[in-house]
Amino acid sequence: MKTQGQPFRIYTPASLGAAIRHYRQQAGLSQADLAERTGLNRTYLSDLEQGHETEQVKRILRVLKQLGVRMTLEEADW
Amino acid sequence: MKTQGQPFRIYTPASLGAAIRHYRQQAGLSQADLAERTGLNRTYLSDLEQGHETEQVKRILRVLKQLGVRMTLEEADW
DNA sequence: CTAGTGTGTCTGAATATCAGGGCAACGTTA
DNA sequence: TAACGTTGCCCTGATATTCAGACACACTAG
Repeated sequence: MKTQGQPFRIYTPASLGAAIRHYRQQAGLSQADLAERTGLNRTYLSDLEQGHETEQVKRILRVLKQLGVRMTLEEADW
Repeated sequence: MKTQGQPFRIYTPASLGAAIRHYRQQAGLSQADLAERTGLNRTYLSDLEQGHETEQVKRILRVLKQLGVRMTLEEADW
C-alpha cells in the first residue's frame, strides 16, 4: 500500500511552499528539524513555505508554463 | 487530448534542465524564442538547460528528497 | 506562572544569480 | 564559399538571495 496522498500541482511559489509545508508537517518535522537535516537555514525554510522565495522559482515556472508543462509533487518511494 | 509523453522525474538540476530542453525542442522553439516569450535572458536558459542553475534548485530538491517527495514534469492540457 | 516549542520577522553581511552584450564553433543551406 | 541559425561561454554591473543571530508572539505542558 502506497498511501499516496493527492499530488500537488505547482503553479506558483506559494503553492510550492504550501506543498512543502504539508509534507514537512506530515513527516512530523519542525522547520528547525528540516533545516538541520538539509543544512539550510530555518529562516530560508520559513520564507520558502510562505512563498517568499519568488524570483528564481517564478522564472522556472514561467518557462514551464510557456512550454505547456506541469510540475507535480507527490510522495515517492525513492 | 493529445498523447502525453512520459513524465520526467526531477532529482537534480541536470535532470530539470534536460526536461526543459526536451519540451522546448518539442515545441520547436530556439533558446532565443523561449527567452523572448518568457522575458528571460537566453544565457540564463542555456545555463538552466545544462543544469548550471544549481544552488536554488538544489536546495529545493534537497528539501523534497528529505521529505520523501518526488518532483515530476509532464505535459499538461492547461 | 514558567519553561519550552514552533514560527514569523528583522538586520546586516556575504554570496549567488541574472541581464545584457559579445564572440566562437558548429551545422545547414544557398 | 558565404550567410544564417543555434548554442555554449565569457565578462561586468546590478540585483536578488541566503545566512547567522536575535527577538516577539502564540501556544502548550507542567
